[in-house]
Amino acid sequence: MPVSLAVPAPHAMLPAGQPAFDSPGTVIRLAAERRLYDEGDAARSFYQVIGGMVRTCVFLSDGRRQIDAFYREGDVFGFEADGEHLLAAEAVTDCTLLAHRWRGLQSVLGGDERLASWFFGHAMHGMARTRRHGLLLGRGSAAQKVAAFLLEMAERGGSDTVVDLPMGRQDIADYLGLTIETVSRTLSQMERQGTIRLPAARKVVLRNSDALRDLNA
Amino acid sequence: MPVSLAVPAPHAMLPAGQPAFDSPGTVIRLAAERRLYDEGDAARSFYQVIGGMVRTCVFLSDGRRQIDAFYREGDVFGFEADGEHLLAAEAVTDCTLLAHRWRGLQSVLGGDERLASWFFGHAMHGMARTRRHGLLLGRGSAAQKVAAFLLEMAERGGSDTVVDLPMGRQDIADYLGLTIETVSRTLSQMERQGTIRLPAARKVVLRNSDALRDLNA
DNA sequence: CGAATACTTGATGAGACTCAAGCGCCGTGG
DNA sequence: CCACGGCGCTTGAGTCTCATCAAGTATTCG
Repeated sequence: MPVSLAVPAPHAMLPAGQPAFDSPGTVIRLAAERRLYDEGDAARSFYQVIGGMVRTCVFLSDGRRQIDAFYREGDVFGFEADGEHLLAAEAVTDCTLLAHRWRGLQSVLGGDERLASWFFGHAMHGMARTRRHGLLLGRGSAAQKVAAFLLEMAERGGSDTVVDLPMGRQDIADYLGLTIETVSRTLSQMERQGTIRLPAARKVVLRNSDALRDLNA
Repeated sequence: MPVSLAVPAPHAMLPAGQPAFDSPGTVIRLAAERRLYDEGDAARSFYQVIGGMVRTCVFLSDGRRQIDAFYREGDVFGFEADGEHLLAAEAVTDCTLLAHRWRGLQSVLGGDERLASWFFGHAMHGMARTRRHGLLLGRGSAAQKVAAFLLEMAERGGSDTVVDLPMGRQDIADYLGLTIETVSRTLSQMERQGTIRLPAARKVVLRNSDALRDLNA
């Protein structure tokens, strides 16, 4: 089953397009691997991705990292109900963001109904996405996880067959709950089986996407 | 890390108490193991648990089942943004529910602001809960999963040390992404180590809850 | 060109799943 | 009251997958 990797773009939530915020927002540039905010930080703003890729993640006591989601152009992330970010946000690549001040739930719900609907839709879809991701994490084999990941990246990318991976193997591993070695081995095995081609480490060509889909039944 | 097993009770979301719905709701009785609604059903209502326990789950193509959450007295479940239930809901035990008609997002957002806030809060907290659960599913060992499960059941139950499990081993396994054998073995091992006692299959006494907490660091 | 970084590949072992018995509790019926 | 089944739970043995440890290769960048 498909795993949605990111909250849908704003226009997916409201046919009429993105609602007008009271301010146009602040443009932020963030270099690759830099942190935008940390787990537990006050949620003063939320963000739209203009370019590049962002990941949200939690850090475990044993030093490992679990990536919750990848966000790319058009995606929105970082608004919280209770004024505190529950996940850290970091730049996967150099990226450009648009920051909007977040005044809390009350201001949104008391104001424009379309704005409220936009936020609510994001919250609900984010929940569905997180649930799918959790399901994949708990139940899938390594091959199933990698296949689902590739299909989702393909779906969100420009081409149906050529997938560009902006993130490294460690990011993929932390997203799927695997090790980099297992990710690498699984990709190599898929190439050996002719399911994919790997012209470069971060470029994948899907030769038989049905085979990938069949893995998750 | 603790795993929240259910959306908080309504009064946890709004200090002023549960908002008044336009209708008092319909009482529903459901026998153990009966299904309330299926995945994909139209989301005509949402529900409050009056007594007993409900589980929400998805069914995988290979016949396995993943339980998303257990809901008990006071919990609310079953409202969706897009008019369709994304998870099936089933009775774990005989239970009594209160059904409220769900007219979709617009009706909520256009009306009482407190009601909208109540729903939004539920959505956000549900997302946080699901995220924690997914994290546990992806990264924990069997012992970590079982320990987190027991601690959460204890926290939501009446006593700090005596935990009643309304659900069977299969339910626990499907919730934690394990097999019943592994759940059983893990519980037995914890008893051998003196961490817990098992006076009956569905009753657990926590003898050293700190040891359980330490497992998840 | 060299060094650092990222990725791949191999060997080994631990942990969980699978298959298969073996309890134990509880309700039913004799 | 006890014998009998049925069902849920536990336990055991073997297997498989993935994590770990350890090199080895490729790519990027100064």
